[in-house]
Amino acid sequence: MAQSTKPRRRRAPRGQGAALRGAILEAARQLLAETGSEEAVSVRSVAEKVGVTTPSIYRHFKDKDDLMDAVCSDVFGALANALAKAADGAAGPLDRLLAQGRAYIDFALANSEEYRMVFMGGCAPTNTDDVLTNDCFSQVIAAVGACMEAGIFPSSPDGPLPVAMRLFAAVHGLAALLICKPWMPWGDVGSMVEAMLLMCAAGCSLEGSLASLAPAELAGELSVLAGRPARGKLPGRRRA
Amino acid sequence: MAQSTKPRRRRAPRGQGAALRGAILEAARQLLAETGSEEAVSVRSVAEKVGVTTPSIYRHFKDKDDLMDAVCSDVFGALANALAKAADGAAGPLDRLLAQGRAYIDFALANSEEYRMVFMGGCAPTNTDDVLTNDCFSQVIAAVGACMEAGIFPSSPDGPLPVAMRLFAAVHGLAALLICKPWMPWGDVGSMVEAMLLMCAAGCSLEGSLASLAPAELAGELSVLAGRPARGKLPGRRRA
DNA sequence: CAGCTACGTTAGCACCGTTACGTTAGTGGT
DNA sequence: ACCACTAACGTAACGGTGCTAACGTAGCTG
Repeated sequence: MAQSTKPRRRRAPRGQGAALRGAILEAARQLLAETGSEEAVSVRSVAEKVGVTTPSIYRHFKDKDDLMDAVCSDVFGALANALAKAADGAAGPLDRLLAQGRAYIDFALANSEEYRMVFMGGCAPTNTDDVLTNDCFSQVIAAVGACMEAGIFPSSPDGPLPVAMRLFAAVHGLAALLICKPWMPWGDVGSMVEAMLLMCAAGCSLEGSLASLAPAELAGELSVLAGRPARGKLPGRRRA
Repeated sequence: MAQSTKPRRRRAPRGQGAALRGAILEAARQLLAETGSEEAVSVRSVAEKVGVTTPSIYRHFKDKDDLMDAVCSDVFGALANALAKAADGAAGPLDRLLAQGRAYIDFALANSEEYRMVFMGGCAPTNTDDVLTNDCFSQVIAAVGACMEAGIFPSSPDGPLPVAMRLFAAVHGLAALLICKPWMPWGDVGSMVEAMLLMCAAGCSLEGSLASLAPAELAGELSVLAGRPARGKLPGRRRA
């Protein structure tokens, strides 16, 4: 593959060496959107798109993972904004949490390849993970905490974090499968998302009181909740 | 890298050409367990482990993806057995579903790299996906259906499939994050799994009756369920 | 024994991420 | 005005990857 056209990028002035860094990031982001896969975007391809030779990339990024992590950090900064914006237009704590859930899945589907890299890639924590925990998850934890204070979710001695982790896991699972297994029978995606969020919210309200039940009693209790009395018991549920 | 030792594999007899296929699969599986990542196991490395030159692999597998898909198919066949075995020791439909959930996550954590390849890899359906839908998901759908017939979950005109998809998504989300983000604050994994399953089960029992509520009423209804009356309403919930 | 074919090899392409080292150009010191 | 210095980038190349066309060779069948 002869690189016939060589509109070499002009050398940056003395102090502005980091200008190239921004151009590299933008090129990598574009290539990722075009090819739709991390493996398909090579260091060589982003170098050519910028108009620079390949090794120049390594002056601004430690390696390819570092580059990709940088584009993901940028992209996931937008998630923090999306979550905050969704929370703004909400009426109460629960609406806020549900709106965040919808915004999260919307974001994941709109930036599927970045989402895949961050949440389905390697195991080692990256810079993007810092952005996530500090700017994104903190909002979800706060929303869960507000639901607890409002009595919508039962308060827990462990605080809102474990509940938030479960909600996050469930929502992530749906987003991840919608990305990786889009051909599965999801039906209408919007309805599925809504049902999922409802299921999670209802489950959060109940799991505290159900956890102390004997396994044998669980099915009966759920039958009551399902609206069909299993063994004659009608509404009676309460646990101090 | 000089391949100093060359204990060449003896040529297979006339009809037994497929014998090498099994050896390749076994070698690939071992290398995957040793290296712990798909990228780290190369076609060359499995060829050397078997005692054969690289191009010989391509006589039995179309390409590397085909090879990896084959080892995943084998591994996920064991998931079908694990799910069935978990269902056997269950007392009722709900216990069966919960046991399947635990077995699923156990399997995912025990075969994390194969799980990652199957559920976080490319988008195109593979042979492994057939194994999954036919041998694994069918069991979950059946368990959900049994819960519906027993009145533990409300029956839906859409059948058990949408509910099963939601449960699957939630459980997958937890498994996937436990694999990809093990450093997150999960606490005790067993407890987290149990709480997650409980949350999902409770949510499934309720989401049908909650779906028809106005958003404004939802928070109040959940407050009642949480055990703390929000606006004085005590137990009264029912919908035809 | 001849020949055919399944089985495997030799040699090599195109590409990848990455590194050691040479080159250019702007800047500050004297 | 000159010169050393260094930031910014290029040249060349190494080892590795997935993959393939062309070639041999062992073993069964006539």
